[in-house]
Amino acid sequence: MAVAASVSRATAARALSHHGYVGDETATRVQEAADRLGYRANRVAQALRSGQLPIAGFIPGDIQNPFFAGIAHDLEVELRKHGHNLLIASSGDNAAQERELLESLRALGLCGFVLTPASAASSQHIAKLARDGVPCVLIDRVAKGARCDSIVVDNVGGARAAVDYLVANGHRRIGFLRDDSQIFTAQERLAGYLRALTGHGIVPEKQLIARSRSVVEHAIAATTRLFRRRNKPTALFTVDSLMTQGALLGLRAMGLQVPHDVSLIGFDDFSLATFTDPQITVVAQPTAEIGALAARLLIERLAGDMADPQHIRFPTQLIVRGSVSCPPAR
Amino acid sequence: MAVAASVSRATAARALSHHGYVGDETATRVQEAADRLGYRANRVAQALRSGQLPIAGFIPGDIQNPFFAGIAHDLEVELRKHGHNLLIASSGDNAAQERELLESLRALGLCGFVLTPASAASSQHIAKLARDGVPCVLIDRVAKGARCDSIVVDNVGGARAAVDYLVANGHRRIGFLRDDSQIFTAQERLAGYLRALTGHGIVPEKQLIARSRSVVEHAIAATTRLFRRRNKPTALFTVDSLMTQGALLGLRAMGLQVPHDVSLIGFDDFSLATFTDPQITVVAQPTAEIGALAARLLIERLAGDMADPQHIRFPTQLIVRGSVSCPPAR
DNA sequence: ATGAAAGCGCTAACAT
DNA sequence: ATGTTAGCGCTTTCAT
Repeated sequence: MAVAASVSRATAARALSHHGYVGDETATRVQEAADRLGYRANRVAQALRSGQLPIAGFIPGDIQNPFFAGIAHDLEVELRKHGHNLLIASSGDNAAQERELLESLRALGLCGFVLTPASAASSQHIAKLARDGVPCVLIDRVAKGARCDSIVVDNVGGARAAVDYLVANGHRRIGFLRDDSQIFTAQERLAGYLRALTGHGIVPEKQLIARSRSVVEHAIAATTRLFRRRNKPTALFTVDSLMTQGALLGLRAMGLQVPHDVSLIGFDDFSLATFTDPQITVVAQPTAEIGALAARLLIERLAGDMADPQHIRFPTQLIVRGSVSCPPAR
Repeated sequence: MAVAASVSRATAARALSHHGYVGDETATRVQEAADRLGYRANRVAQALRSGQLPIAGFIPGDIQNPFFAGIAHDLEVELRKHGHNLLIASSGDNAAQERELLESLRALGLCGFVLTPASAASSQHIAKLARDGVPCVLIDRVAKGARCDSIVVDNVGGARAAVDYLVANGHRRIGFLRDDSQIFTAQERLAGYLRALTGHGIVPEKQLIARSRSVVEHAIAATTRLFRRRNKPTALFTVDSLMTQGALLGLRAMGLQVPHDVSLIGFDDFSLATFTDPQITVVAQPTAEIGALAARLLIERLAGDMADPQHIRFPTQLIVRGSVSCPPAR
């Protein structure tokens, strides 16, 4: 390539990267030669020199969850504008796998990460990442002790709003369907649920809280368990859209009608919610903003921004549809 | 690292990669030193030497489409077993963007690709990829002239089965909602639709075929246009799940009931289909097999398999639920 | 304004 | 069985 333009490799590199002094005429000559030959700098070689591949890593719990798929898309679009690509590796909400993934991807020289920590507690690996100066933004969940940017939503407030609304409709036995993991959001949402109940003078009951993996099939089983008991809840609050789906299916299988027999509110809006009859009342998150903002934060860090980590918390919004009514008379 | 084990860098490399002769004792010494120091080989440097990053590229139309998100997940799992990672870049079903993406990712040294060609016709870039010996498997759609493996489903047969079923239920004015692009699947599904109609002695009408981008909002508009005409169809066949969603929403907005006013069948099963009332009859694809198989084919190619390209076509299956009934009396 | 040379971290060929 | 050396393709001093 350099020889085609009859200049040294050094000059060619300067011309193409617009760095340092290059004569105008030389610059155009190099440019033309490059175009003619369809030359593209080997990014791996560049990465070896610079220590950084132009690839960011996204480590969500599960790319099949539409919430994460949407964010992945937005990240990708935004990063691409700045010449970066996106590598996606799902952790399955498993902290050990997350750590392993992170380690192997660091050896790959990725320039930064966007991740959804699988566990609020065991997050030394993330703290270390940040300590080593690898740009890293946490979304949806935070990790204790990691000095990095984070973007979350008001989980406590969202859960409270849901429970308040159920109580206002006369419910006092409100079930809570949460996922089984150490996930930060589930903990916060549980806190909001408990606080709201207490605020209304209702004593939380352990038997009304069901756990399952965040997988539709498991959520169905958990729902069934919850509603098989004699003193069943009159309403149910689910912590994410996969669990909401499971609950819907579980209730249907038991012949329980929403909202006639059971009222339902889910955390996280999802397309399915408006296709059911009745439509599902949900606590919505600003999904469209999270991915783009995360990308922007990451890009600023990549550009060398060393300011203190930013911790952003978006509000949530209760979207009232038709899945809540007054509890059935006894 | 090498010095910590007091061996040469070469020996260390041999010990860790289990290549060439290394004394047993030396091997363990190196291994220990590596563990102790938390040493991980720089994969970028390895890539520079070998010319290949251990990363495969997945270029779907849109990662937000659950069909592709599911495949992405399966690809990832399968590739990880063999030490490879997955980079995802959506083409937006735009052939130009796909070409650009492919070019920039090749410069990145990705070891292979799984892609869903945006256009059946303009696929020189894919043909070139294959010619240059880059392993590449096409899924969901094929690309003319590209010598690479492909995995598709029986689109013609699936569309026929849907139309046959509608005709068997007494429909003769059957609308077709397709996407606007050059996508191979839409063309095949259209062919199946037309052939089935002709087979039943029904003359296809151009006015019954609506086009829109494969985006819910656009599909709503297209549906509305189709059903505003005086002589509206009594049934509708949609070409993918996003269009099916759009159709559902469009019909609902017009106050048309499924299946009372309009019967509906969609291509591609999706979770929403069982949550609507009535549930939607669909042509299902073996989604769980496609990703895993694609990964396996890619891995074989990476291992040096030079055999002729394999072209695999999976059958589809009509899943009858409740969205089809006899056409309303005139 | 341009060229020469060194080196990023690794491994395969060759030498011992 | 192990060490030495060269070179993957690039960029960036440093010299001219």
